[in-house]
Amino acid sequence: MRNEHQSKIESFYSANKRMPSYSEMTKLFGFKSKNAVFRVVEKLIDAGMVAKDHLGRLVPTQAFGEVPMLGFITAGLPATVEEELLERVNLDDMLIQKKASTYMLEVDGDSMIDAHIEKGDMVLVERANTAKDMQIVIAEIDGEFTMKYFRKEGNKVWLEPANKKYQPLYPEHSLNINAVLKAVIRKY
Amino acid sequence: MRNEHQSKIESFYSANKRMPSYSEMTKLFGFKSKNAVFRVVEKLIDAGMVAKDHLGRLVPTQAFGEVPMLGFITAGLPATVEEELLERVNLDDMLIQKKASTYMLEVDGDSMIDAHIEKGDMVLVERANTAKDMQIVIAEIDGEFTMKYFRKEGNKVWLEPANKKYQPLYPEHSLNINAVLKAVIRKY
DNA sequence: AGTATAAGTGAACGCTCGTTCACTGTCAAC
DNA sequence: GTTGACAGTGAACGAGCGTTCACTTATACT
Repeated sequence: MRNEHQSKIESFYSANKRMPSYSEMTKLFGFKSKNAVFRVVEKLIDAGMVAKDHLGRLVPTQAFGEVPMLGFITAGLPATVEEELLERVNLDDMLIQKKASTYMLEVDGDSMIDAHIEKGDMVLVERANTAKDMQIVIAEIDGEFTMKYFRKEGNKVWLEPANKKYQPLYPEHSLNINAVLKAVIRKY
Repeated sequence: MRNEHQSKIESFYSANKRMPSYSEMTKLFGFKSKNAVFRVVEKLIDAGMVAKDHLGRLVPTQAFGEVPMLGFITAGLPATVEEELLERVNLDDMLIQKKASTYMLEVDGDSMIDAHIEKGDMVLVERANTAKDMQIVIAEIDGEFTMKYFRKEGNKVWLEPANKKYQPLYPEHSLNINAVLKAVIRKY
């Protein structure tokens, strides 16, 4: 098998969050000698499936945390999809820029439904105390927290839902931005 | 500083996808002796910010690939959010079960808009050749690819959009499932 | 049968790892 | 001023690392 070894390393990596040593790989692959592993790894390196850093240690490359990005799918009328590998993306790197100030919340309620954010969705937000007009924010208005469009015209600020059922919220005392929306994640 | 060291290790980790060795940390922290690092790491371990595996090597723990999950945000009427740390989630582990058969596509078109999937969204799908009624799938119908609800009643199968503008698609010759939808990701 | 190629074993190498120890400097408490 | 805790230095250790070498076994080609 070509990448049977590769996938064993991958599962070790996602279980242990680090690469296995050569002696660990002897057990992984069922070899009795580190040299056998050494030769296997050499081929994996040639195939670009794994890499080594400046001093001998294995480091994960493409296809470890990364997922292939195959192009576009037309959700309208059917069309031939270009199913060729465009690139690979790491979900973490793609979604998280400032790790220290990023957190997640689960959405309850339906006031952002016209922005296609529904109950049960997970939102990835980044702490901030300012936002631009029309950004979606987590904000504290008169002491209570909510997720809405942030609106700003001149020196007037208010919050606006994405649902005609609800009214815009004008702060009586305070409107403090807590975080701005960076991504929405919905699991099926 | 309490976790100035911690965050230096974190940035090393996200840049190199592995933990630094003690000698690398001397450079990272500006020490001249490995022993100084050793003592710092000891404290980080006590604080639960980092861990060691069965034989001395550092392994990433909480707060490396993980993002804090702070609870619910009400998108309807404002409410006090419980801003306490409920748990930490790793995006990769949360979204990807079978890594080898998972890939991503960018959505074009608006036929799934009533399922709150819009143009520009990224969909994470898992290769499969069967699906249950009402699952969202990537399918090939009469030679062309599209994303729709998969419908099955008795031995009749067809595809259904989530947009009243479009009609259900009944296969003339073939309907092959390519993948089933696992997650939707929208970046802002 | 004979030989070349590939794949695995087992022992050895030097090097870096994590850890330990004895020592030096700094600051605060008494 | 002495003492004690704390933080950093520098040298040393045994262990495990990645790598190399010589040897064996199996498969395939003449």
